[in-house]
Amino acid sequence: MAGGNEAATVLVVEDDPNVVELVRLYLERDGFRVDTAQDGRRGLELARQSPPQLIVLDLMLPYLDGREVCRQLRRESSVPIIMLTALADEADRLAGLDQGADDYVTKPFSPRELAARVRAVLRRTARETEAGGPAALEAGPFRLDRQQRTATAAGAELSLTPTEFRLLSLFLREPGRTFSRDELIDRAFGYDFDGFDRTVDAHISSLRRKLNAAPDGARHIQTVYGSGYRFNPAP
Amino acid sequence: MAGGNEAATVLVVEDDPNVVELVRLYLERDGFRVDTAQDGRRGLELARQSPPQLIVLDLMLPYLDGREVCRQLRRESSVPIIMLTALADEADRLAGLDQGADDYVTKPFSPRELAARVRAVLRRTARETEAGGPAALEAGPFRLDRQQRTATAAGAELSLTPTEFRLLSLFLREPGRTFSRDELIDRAFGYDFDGFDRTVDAHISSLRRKLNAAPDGARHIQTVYGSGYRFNPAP
DNA sequence: CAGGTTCTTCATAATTCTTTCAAGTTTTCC
DNA sequence: GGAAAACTTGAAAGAATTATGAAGAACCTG
Repeated sequence: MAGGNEAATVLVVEDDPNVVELVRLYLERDGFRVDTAQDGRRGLELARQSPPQLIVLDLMLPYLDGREVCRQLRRESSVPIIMLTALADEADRLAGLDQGADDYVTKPFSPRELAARVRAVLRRTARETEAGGPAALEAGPFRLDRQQRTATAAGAELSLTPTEFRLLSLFLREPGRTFSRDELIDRAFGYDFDGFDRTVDAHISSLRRKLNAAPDGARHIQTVYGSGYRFNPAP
Repeated sequence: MAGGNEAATVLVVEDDPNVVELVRLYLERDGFRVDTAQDGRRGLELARQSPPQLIVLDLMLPYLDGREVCRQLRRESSVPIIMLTALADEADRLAGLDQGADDYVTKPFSPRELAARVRAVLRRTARETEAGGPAALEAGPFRLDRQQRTATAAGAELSLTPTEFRLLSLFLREPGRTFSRDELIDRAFGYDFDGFDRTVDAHISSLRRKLNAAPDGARHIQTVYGSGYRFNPAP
């Protein structure tokens, strides 16, 4: 619960400019930085490029439905999402939460209420993040910041694909532990991965190439014949 | 490992025939055998008579609530359960998991997603089941962690092959006990091993070489002439 | 839609492990 | 002591597992 010394960024994805401005007004007055996007596609882009601490997401959006945006985001991150919609319909509500939204506000809403919910959700997730895996990991020469999605080896930046990043993240969380391929699949490739074992090898192979090329990065990922792979901080 | 060796049976307990058929379609296409029950009582019966590898369980059921079914099942077995429900409420979700469900899918759900979760849960539970007994063993200077798949002698890491690892694991579980070759074959080689006794000797030999080379590791594995081998924590 | 990146799969090569064999060595027991 | 039975271990064939480059599919981005 460290005080919010840094200005948290909230991304507002909403097509009605009036609503956007109203929301911006209140959130900024609360000390948040506010990014905006007018449609689902752009929202998704922005969320990927400069990950906000929270997203306010309209359900009805041009190009890409809010529900779909939510679903996609959930695949790649656990950023908190508050859904915004004119439909107070139960079905919509369910659909929204089902897709993984953290909270839900119906239009017309009072901007003060929305601001309050944003604060509430951030408080909640701040707690959970602290309890769950830490945002920053370190082992051997590697450092990895899951918040910023950056990884470095002895200070030098590593350019990793999303899967490689998740793999390294797993390894750093439990150095020395051997992970079976099944386990890696479950925890680094989405639960809906339906492919086969050798795919893991391919990703490990390219992750290795990148690590080996990095300063002090050589031979950290070891093969455990018949079992899987493990990360060794000091090979 | 993820290879579909045996057709696993999934029991679907759900009162809506449409949902049942949809689920059956997808699961069968994934190579599962599917049993079904329309109400909680029947579901419980079926689960007892012909235990499935996994149960998909609706929360709202005639006669016997899904929650109750889950609780009862948990008393008598650890079969994986995926809960299915219209209520996306956080409290309900927690209650479901609390009752011992392994995963949770809210309606309306995509059948593909359900199938994916079934696969994921089965992968996960297969992993956990596969090794009985405690995860970490210790005797004499040796320590062996089956979870991490690491073995050490007086702190120094041992690099063991899968068979050697299983052998040492066996020995450490019952120090001082003499194992016959037949027993070692049954428990450390596949049950379908049909080779001959000298093979055991060869593995013991190379395991010995590694242990003897380790600090404080010498002469722990002793030959019991005419009977087999035994592990002596303090030779 | 084009251009780029990432993911998955496949084929082949390389590596590691298991089993067998055979030539010694040790143990048992008369 | 000597013979038979049991064990040890290095070497080699054979099996299994892993490494990796390349091709194409899928996906993202502008």
